[in-house]
Amino acid sequence: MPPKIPIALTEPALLRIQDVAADTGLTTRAIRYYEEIGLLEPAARSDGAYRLFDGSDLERLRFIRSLRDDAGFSLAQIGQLLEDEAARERNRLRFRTSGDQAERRALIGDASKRVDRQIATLEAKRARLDAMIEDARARRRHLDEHLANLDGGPDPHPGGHPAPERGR
Amino acid sequence: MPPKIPIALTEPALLRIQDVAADTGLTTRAIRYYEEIGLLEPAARSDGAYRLFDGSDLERLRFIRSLRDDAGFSLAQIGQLLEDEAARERNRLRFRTSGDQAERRALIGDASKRVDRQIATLEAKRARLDAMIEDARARRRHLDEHLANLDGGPDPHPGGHPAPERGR
DNA sequence: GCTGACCTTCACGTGAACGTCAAGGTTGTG
DNA sequence: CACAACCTTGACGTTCACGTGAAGGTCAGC
Repeated sequence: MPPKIPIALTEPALLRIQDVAADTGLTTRAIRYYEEIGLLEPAARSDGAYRLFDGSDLERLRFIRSLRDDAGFSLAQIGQLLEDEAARERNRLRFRTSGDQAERRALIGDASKRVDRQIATLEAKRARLDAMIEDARARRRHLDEHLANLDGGPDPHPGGHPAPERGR
Repeated sequence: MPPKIPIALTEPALLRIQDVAADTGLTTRAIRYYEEIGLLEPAARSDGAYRLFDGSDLERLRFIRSLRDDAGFSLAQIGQLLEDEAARERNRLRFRTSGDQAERRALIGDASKRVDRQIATLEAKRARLDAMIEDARARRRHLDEHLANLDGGPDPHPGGHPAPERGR
């Protein structure tokens, strides 16, 4: 293998808003709106004030979309989950410029805590979903019991609930 | 045990909208709105046109609230999930009046299919949520690796999170 | 340096999901 | 039957999450 060019020199390949929209499945308007309400800050602006997005912006936008579409969070809730845009940005900067190992560890620890909170939030939602699924399964079992009842006892008296319903 | 009064004679105890609101955690306005957009039909009306709700209405409203708050569905999606209010009502009626076992079985079968579809929808959402959780866990692992890297390197300076935390 | 495709910032419009009066009818209790 | 507390149907207001122009600046290719 020939020696790689140092990472610091590979241009980050910044994207303009339309490409980002295509990549993330969001509309340009939505992306601008998310910036408006503080969900993200584009990595840079061109001389002509064009928004320029980098890889981490794409990640973040995809995450936002997931939270919105898959998890069904409101943008306000998503804002809570990502809450710390400013702090994150500050930290990334400090991380890059800091040679202090302890500080680097602390910054990563902060990031970990944020991710842990996100995981906890997501798992709470999953738990509620699971409870709903269990409820639905219970309804399903109830219907099956009714069916079994029909098959089992020929009830000459059709009125309301024919099932005595023993605890299984 | 003294013989119970037949269930058919126990008055269903219909509730007015405010009590329903208190019981379900919804507002009266929301409940009326749900009726407006066809998510439910109150069991009855009083002589003076007061809405009167029975137990199954409560169940349904609680289910709607769960779908909205816990699962994060839009009312339109919820409408799809419950879609068949009219059919359901028709079926319940036919069920009560039908002595035909085969027909009763068919009606219950329909209900089962609906519940199965609900379960499938919920599980799909759960799967997407799980994927997101896994993503978050991956991010978390990534951060831990960074930490481990720092620890591995020459570092006489403890700080932040000292625990590598093996998966238990 | 011109053109067309892309971008910018306002700014108003829209559908969903209700909130909030207003004007009047209903119900239960004294 | 009087009266407060509840209910009804409009109908307009509000917040969220964008959509949709309008008016103008920017960028890449010729």
